[in-house]
Amino acid sequence: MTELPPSTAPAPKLGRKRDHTRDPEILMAALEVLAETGYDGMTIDMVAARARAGKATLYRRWSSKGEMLIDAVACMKQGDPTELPDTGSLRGDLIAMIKQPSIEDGRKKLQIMAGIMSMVSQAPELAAAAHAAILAPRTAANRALLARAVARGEISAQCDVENLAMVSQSMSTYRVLILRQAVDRDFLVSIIDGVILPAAGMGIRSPDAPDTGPPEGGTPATGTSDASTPGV
Amino acid sequence: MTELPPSTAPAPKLGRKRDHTRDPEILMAALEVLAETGYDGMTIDMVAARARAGKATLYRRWSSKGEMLIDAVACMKQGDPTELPDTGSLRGDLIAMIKQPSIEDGRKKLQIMAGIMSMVSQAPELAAAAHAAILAPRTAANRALLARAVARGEISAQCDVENLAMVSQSMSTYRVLILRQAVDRDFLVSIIDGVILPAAGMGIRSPDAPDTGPPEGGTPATGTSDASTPGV
DNA sequence: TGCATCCGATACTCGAGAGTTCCGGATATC
DNA sequence: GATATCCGGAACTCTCGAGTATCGGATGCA
Repeated sequence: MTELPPSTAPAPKLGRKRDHTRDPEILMAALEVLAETGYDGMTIDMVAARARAGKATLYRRWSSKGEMLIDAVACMKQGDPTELPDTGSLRGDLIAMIKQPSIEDGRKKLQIMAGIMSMVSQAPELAAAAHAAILAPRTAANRALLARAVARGEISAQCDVENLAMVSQSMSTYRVLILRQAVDRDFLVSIIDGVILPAAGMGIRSPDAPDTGPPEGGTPATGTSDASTPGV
Repeated sequence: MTELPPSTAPAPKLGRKRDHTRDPEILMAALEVLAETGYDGMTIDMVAARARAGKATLYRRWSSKGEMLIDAVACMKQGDPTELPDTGSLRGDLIAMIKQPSIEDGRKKLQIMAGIMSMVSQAPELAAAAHAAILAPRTAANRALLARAVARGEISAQCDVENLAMVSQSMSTYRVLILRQAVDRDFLVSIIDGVILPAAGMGIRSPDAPDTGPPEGGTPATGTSDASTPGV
């Protein structure tokens, strides 16, 4: 990282090489500790112990705790293909998005977000990196889905796409971070059917109205038939 | 410390009395420092300096930093009458709610919330107290407003009142804490007109309606609850 | 008037965590 | 095989902040 060879003496490159295959393991350990204890609660020793590495090994690769965390958050971004579903209907697309990165994974990401948010005032660039890696891709996907629905005439062009694209992320984040409640599939479906779709002008899904036909063969009422009731 | 008056001698009550009129000043200073630096960034010395008090004075009143903050957050609750507006229409009510505790005040409260959220894993009761004092009253007010609109038939009884009541809080919190953008009147109006009202089945405010047009917030008017303070 | 307590201010102790250094051992280059 | 660097591990220094103790001065109560 901080090697700046002065052009004449590039780098001796002697001795044992650094094993960069360990980097991801260390960063993953850092993310786990961050999610469990928060930024202020986590210590370098915790990360080193979790990664079964020496503290010196960590400091050979990153100059400080903050640098390491920025790398950790950034590396979380890849492995997130964010391929858009295309079921033909807006509701089908939104539902399909729910478990693309599995609920549990999303929960952990929000925990990480909570851990980072604490030091937002001390290191804004870290918060920005976290947002870009965790939340922004989902919002962008929702925006694309909504735009596609507008394009095919499923919803009105008057829709406030920009705000609607953030509804799901906002309310999930609020639920986890503030309310300390779990974000499960039922909750996400209730957001889609109770807020996003009605706000897009698709009406409220009432039990007696078959409306736009059953969305694919998924049998919407399966699983928790009780929780799917739109009732108050 | 270990004073155990043998039931016959409850409290001598000698000497100078503690000046409890200083408590609010100290707690206010604590909230300011918390909002500015976050929980981990704030120190007892900062609070004492801000309040022009000695550190010993603080420890005579609260046994620890956490105790003091719990009191500070709790004391923030009062002075918040939360009187519901009643303009006759749901939109009028929601708009009237916007500047009840002035935008600037709301921003500071969200800063405080952000500061507290960091130590949510270490002291969940503090986070709960903060939620109860800051966000819950607003959500409850929105819920009441929506229920009233349902009662008078303005919106459908099928509405997902529970989720809709949290839309504004969720998206404002997300905007401040994650997006690091200001929550101004225009944003709140766009949430009301672009998400909440359409989701309640009141339709999207289309440009042919005489009410909308330019996206500037100065338009709605309707007499009583008009913005007397254009700034902020 | 005298005492006990409060006040603000300062100096102190103590623990925790960031970052550094050293160790014995492993490994790749020369 | 010599050497320079890596590794995990542990001990170390250094800083910072929570909490305590003490001081001179102010104040209420007997």
